[in-house]
Amino acid sequence: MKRVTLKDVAKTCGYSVNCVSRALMDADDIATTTKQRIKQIAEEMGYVPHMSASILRKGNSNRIGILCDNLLNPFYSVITNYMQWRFVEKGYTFVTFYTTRQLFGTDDVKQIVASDVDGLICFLGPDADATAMLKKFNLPTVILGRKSDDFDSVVLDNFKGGYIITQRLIDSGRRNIVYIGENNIIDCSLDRGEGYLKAMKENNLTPVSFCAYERGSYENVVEQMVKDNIPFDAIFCFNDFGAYVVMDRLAEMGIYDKSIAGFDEIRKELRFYGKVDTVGYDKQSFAQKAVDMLFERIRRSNIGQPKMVVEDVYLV
Amino acid sequence: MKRVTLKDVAKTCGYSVNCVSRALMDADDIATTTKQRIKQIAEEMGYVPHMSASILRKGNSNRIGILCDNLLNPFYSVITNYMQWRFVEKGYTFVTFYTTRQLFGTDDVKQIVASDVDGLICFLGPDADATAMLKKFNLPTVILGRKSDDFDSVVLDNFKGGYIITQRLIDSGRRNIVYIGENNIIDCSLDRGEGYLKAMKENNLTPVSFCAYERGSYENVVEQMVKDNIPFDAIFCFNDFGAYVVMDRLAEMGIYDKSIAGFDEIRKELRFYGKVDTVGYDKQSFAQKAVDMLFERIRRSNIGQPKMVVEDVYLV
DNA sequence: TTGAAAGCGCTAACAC
DNA sequence: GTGTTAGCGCTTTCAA
Repeated sequence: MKRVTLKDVAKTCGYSVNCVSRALMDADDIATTTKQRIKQIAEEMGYVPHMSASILRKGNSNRIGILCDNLLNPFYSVITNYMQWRFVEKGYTFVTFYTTRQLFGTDDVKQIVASDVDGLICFLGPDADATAMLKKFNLPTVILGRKSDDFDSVVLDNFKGGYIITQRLIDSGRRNIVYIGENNIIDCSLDRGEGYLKAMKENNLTPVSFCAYERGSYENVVEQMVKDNIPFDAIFCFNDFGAYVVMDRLAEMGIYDKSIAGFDEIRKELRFYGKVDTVGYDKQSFAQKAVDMLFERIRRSNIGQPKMVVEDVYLV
Repeated sequence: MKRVTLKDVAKTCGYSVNCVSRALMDADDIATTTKQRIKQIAEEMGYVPHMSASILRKGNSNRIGILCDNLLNPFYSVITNYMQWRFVEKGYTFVTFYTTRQLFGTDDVKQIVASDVDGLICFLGPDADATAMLKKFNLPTVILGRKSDDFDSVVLDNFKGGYIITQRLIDSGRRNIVYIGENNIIDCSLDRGEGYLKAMKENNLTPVSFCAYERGSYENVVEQMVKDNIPFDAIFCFNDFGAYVVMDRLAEMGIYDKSIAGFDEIRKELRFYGKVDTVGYDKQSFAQKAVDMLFERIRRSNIGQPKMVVEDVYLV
């Protein structure tokens, strides 16, 4: 892995290292002809800049970290993909980090900070220590999809989403509607459950909720429900992935007469077989808001309190 | 974004920068008590190493690049996820790069090289210029899932896969079987088609093939087939994603009596609704072989010709 | 067992 | 317009 450096280019074209550097950066105080010559020679020699050296010297990397808790969740790929467009526009790159926790910790923060990112977008929230550490480093951070008191965040109107999808199930004649949440920690799962609860109560129906994380998986919940003879004619799941799993497991058991609902309208980006009722939102806008908030923080890092913006949701 | 450096730590604990560096690296020529003290102080001060500085000095990054052509394809996430375990074991991290081309080019290579990766794993092949450039840089490279004359590669037995899945469809009584390939460039799509062809010919059946890329999408192909009254009772698609799209589109048109087959057994890692006949393989082993080949190249970069290893496939 | 000094490749400040 | 110099934070000699 041998690489050409500015020094090498400088030597062969007879200019100083500095001059070559400035020429390749298109500085205005270098003669146009010189620039052209230097650029051509650099190209011919196969010069590629050492980012690490540049980062070290400049003190910033034009690189954003994205932290998620599951590389396999296509939801993250979808949102990341929307964010990516915006990053490219602004001349940034991104690196994906991955943690196995429910809330990320100081070791995650250390790894991210060590990588010299200029900012961080998180699909999950920090624990107390990580929060303190991030604040100490003053690393521009945006939490995506989770409420936060400590950092900027972009969230969905989860309560509304839970409410309207439940209302739809009720309107279509369902009465025994079960909510399967993701876990009992993250606010988005709880809020969707609250919306569900409100709709059920307003219609004098008895709410029944389960938690996929507690029971191990959506499959387990469904199996247990059937085993325990819990009456249900519809299931509202935390998200579409849960909904598809539930629908699939029910099909395996020969049960086809239930309404299944989810959240995220994931079929808009990833086409699967089968349809579920779902709650949608403008993912492009959702992603863009997060990126723009982050860039605002990067631009002026010492400004004000954390902001929270809400992306609207609608029935699909 | 203010950070603590070795110098800062050195100052507060009274040792030299060098000594602190070595202590934090657990060098054996530093007194155990000194190490403990230094480590504790570094921790208290919130020291996090600057990777860029370390990379610049050491000349290597313990970082692998992964290049794909579509952030949304969950297949890449699945394989990346398997590779990730191995990377962690070996003390490496990875960065994902993304190109919009069918074959990656020199600009992709430049971006990757600039990022100081120690090696590269590609889900797609290089064009001629990129091949030359990679060779010039002598960057350890493994191509995953595509044949290569120029670099190490790990491929599936695509011919066999196409053959056995077609044979299964025939055995189950299907006669008018259509193959929908991804495109006419990549060898894996062509090889699966060859396997399909062989099975059809052996059974004196008439092969009919389409290309999703040419027609824009799998959906388009299906629509066209129906519109043109092309007789078919089964469709073998390049992969499971194609198969699910086809099944879904057919369902939308009220057609449920066709056999749909794919490739990759993607339901093993990502559970969707609905089942398709498919060709499986040990993805863990597939991913691991690629990573291990890459590490072998990194360890001894000047050894021999490119190797190609084949991962076996089986019916699911 | 520890410290001093050099230098990785780059860019910013300043001199010419 | 171009060159000189310094230094980002780290690790690797080499010396003490």
